[in-house]
Amino acid sequence: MRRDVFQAIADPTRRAIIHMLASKPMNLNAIAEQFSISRPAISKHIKILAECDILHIRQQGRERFCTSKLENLQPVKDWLTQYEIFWNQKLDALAQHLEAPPGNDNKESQS
Amino acid sequence: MRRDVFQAIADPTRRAIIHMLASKPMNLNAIAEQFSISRPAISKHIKILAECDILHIRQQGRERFCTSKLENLQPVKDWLTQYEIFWNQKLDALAQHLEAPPGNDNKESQS
DNA sequence: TTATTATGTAATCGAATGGTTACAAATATA
DNA sequence: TATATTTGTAACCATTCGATTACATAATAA
Repeated sequence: MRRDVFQAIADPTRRAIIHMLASKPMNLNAIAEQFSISRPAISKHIKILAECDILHIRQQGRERFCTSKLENLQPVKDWLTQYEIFWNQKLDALAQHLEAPPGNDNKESQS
Repeated sequence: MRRDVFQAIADPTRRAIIHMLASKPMNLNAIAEQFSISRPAISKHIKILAECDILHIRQQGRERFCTSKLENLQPVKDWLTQYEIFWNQKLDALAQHLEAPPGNDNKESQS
């Protein structure tokens, strides 16, 4: 099962969860209340985000407080940054930097 | 069918295609040759990227030349930017900016 | 005209995704 | 202790995803 930050943020519900946790930690039920889908569904999304280390879970009694670790969105930022210069029209300067063998922009396989 | 930039870049093959096209336009067969998967599979990926306007297809005779439109990765950059301040430790200044109703960080529905 | 080339698309398939309900377990409260 | 609360997880389901093979079509080349 592929599990990476790009896949994690692909789902709009997960992005909404990230958004909620950006400002304050919340426990799972508090998060789930904000959505129309079921608590187990939210639980799964939380699990995926935790596996990608985008959020941290602190167990406190029977509650689990989720805190976002937004700095782990860095791979996405890095990925974008390498192309940013292109959409700023400065095409030629970095062209040879991207002449590297294709498919090497990440560590995953191609299929 | 959900079709947005976040979903488009979630697939590693599509990211590799984006990478290849960043430096130079290529036609579909030339792209497909760089991968071990079949041409129709690449064709579908290209279609998805085109639907998200991440690449532009120029028909020239029987060939279709693909050019990346990296500037349309902007929604991802924007999404990241709103959180960037958080992973730079400046948490409180922007906290109230994110007190907006959750799930409003994008135009998609939550399920 | 007859290949050959470049590409799209339909049909199909297995696996992954995103959701559900039902239940179990651990902690807190009455 | 009995009950309520918070959560995880198993079983299941429909849909989507990413891939395949087979075929069709349009443009170029021989």
